[in-house]
Amino acid sequence: MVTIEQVARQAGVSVATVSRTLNNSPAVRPATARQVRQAVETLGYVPNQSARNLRRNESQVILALAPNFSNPYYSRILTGIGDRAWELEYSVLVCNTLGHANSERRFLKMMESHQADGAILLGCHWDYSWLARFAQRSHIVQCCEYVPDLDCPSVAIDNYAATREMVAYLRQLGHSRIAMIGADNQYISTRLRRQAYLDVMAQEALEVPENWYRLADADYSFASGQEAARALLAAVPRPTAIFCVSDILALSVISAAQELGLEVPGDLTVTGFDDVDYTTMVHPYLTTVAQPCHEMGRRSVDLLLDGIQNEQAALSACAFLPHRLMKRESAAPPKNTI
Amino acid sequence: MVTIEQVARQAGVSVATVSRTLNNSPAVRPATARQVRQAVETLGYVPNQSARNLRRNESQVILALAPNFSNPYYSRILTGIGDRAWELEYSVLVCNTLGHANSERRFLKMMESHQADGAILLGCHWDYSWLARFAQRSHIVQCCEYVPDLDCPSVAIDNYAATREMVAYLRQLGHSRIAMIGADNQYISTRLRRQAYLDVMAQEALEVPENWYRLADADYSFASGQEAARALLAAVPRPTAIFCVSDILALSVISAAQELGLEVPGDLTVTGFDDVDYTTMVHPYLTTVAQPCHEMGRRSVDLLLDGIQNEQAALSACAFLPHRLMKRESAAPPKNTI
DNA sequence: TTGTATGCGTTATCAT
DNA sequence: ATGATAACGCATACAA
Repeated sequence: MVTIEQVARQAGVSVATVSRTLNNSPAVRPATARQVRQAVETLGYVPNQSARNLRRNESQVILALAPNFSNPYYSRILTGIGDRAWELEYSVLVCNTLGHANSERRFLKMMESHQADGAILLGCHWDYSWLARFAQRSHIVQCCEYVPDLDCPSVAIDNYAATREMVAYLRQLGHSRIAMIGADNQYISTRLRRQAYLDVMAQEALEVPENWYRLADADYSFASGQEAARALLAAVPRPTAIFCVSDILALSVISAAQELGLEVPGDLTVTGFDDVDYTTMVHPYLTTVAQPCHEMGRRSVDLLLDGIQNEQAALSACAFLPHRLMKRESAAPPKNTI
Repeated sequence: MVTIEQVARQAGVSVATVSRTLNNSPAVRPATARQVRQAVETLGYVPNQSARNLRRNESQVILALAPNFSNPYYSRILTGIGDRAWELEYSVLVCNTLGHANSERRFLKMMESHQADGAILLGCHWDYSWLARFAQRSHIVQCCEYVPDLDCPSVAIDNYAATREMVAYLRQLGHSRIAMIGADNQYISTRLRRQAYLDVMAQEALEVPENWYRLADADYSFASGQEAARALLAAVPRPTAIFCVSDILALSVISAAQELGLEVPGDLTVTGFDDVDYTTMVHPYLTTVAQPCHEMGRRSVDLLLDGIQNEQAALSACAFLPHRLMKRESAAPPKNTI
């Protein structure tokens, strides 16, 4: 292994000068710098990051905690995070938390051992009060989901507004029997979407029978969505539209409906959320809400590094990014507006 | 920040004893160890990994380079890598290479700067001769894809055998007009599948018209698959079965077929590769080859750490993991066996 | 079994 | 503009 000392000897200067050159200090004569770079080149010197990290007390690494890698929604955000980090010369430690809080805590502790300078959390449950402890001494940014009233920046779309738009759109198509499939998790997004749905229904004076709200499991799995859908489609009277909190769930509803001989959107309107790739792979193409995933990832990195680099950065800058209602094939006016 | 020295003072011992205790040295009296742990507890001491890494000349980090995060196939392997690394107390730096060799090289250089102890490469092109240079001085394991004749362990299924099985199965169903959709990339898997297909066709003395081989783009994108499928379905005579090198491509073929009013598998048999989640989300469920992705990820980690920890570990242990032919709905006997 | 002391490769302070 | 040198926090060789 070649060290800074050998480079110094080769270039005929001191280690200090080599260090300064490598860190682009303006206080080094161009001619000297050239000699140093020459020596670096010939020796094939690569600075030891561990040593630099120890000395500078930083790691140039950020954590990205995701509940899983299988949901393309997270994949796209992680891609955005990676892209931006690459540009800013940071490395991203992508961690799979499986949605377990203790797993998240173990990863977050990497900041205390100086293995990471900050963290982006993708799947915070809204009741993670323990997060406050970490947020106080470590640099954290919440993405997609967040804990309300926490002194910690966050990036997300306005889930409440987006859902209102979607339900209003269904209403506008002529639907009055609108059901909903949520998920059995503690995400703030799930809560906000549920509330927005209820508010529009109340405002429109539409009935919301108890059994028109079904829960898929925490990860929005296809199988759990099918189950929820079957229960929903057995209800009397049957809803004419089903608002789902995820695209996978919407696909599972369509699948369940087809098994019952129902056509989408002819007999049933179905809508999703997120606009992942496969919303346009199979007909009917899915009507859904598009989230700027890639941009959300990038923005999270910016917010995080702002906090790391600026002493007095905003403690809790909440960035709401714009969503988009994607009107496609799976939503249409109901056949019989009884 | 609390250091090992403060812990030593608090426990009334030397830093050496604290260090030994923390590293579970048997040479420390249990009673002393208890005192030390007590001090660690009360002070809330967390070892500084940067310092430890510098001293031990390691990082406890491994790289995982993937061409993208959006393909669920890679996601599952990455999950396996993360799981196994977690068990062995290593951190995984997941890197998105976008399939660019220079991006891969930049990430691999992190090993030279001691930011990582080894790397798992998921998307090596078979002509990456430059990889030999890295493989010589760094610890590398190739997963899924690999460069032939490279002194570097690899983990994969037997793509040649798996493809032979699939094509033989189609033959057995009664198909003789079997076409193929490959991909415009330099993966060894793509080559092996192509060769296996050709070998079976030759062996069965079946005709293989030039225009029965179409290429999707490097990432197996849905749109490129549709395009390839449309071209293929316009051929005269039309194939009765299409073997695709990826599940997404198979879905795109089904979509293109349906647009032409063709039913799958009634009018056309379609098969995929990988067995990702959505092969059973929409009917017809896909006949495909299942790969043990999760296990492949885990195995890669084991192989890598073996190389890192054992001086004389096998230089090029090639592990072939078992695949499985998943017979489902998208393949059936041809209607008219002309 | 425990303590002392040295060095890992850098960066940064203080001289010059 | 450059050099000598002291940290950074930890692990370990050697001494006791």
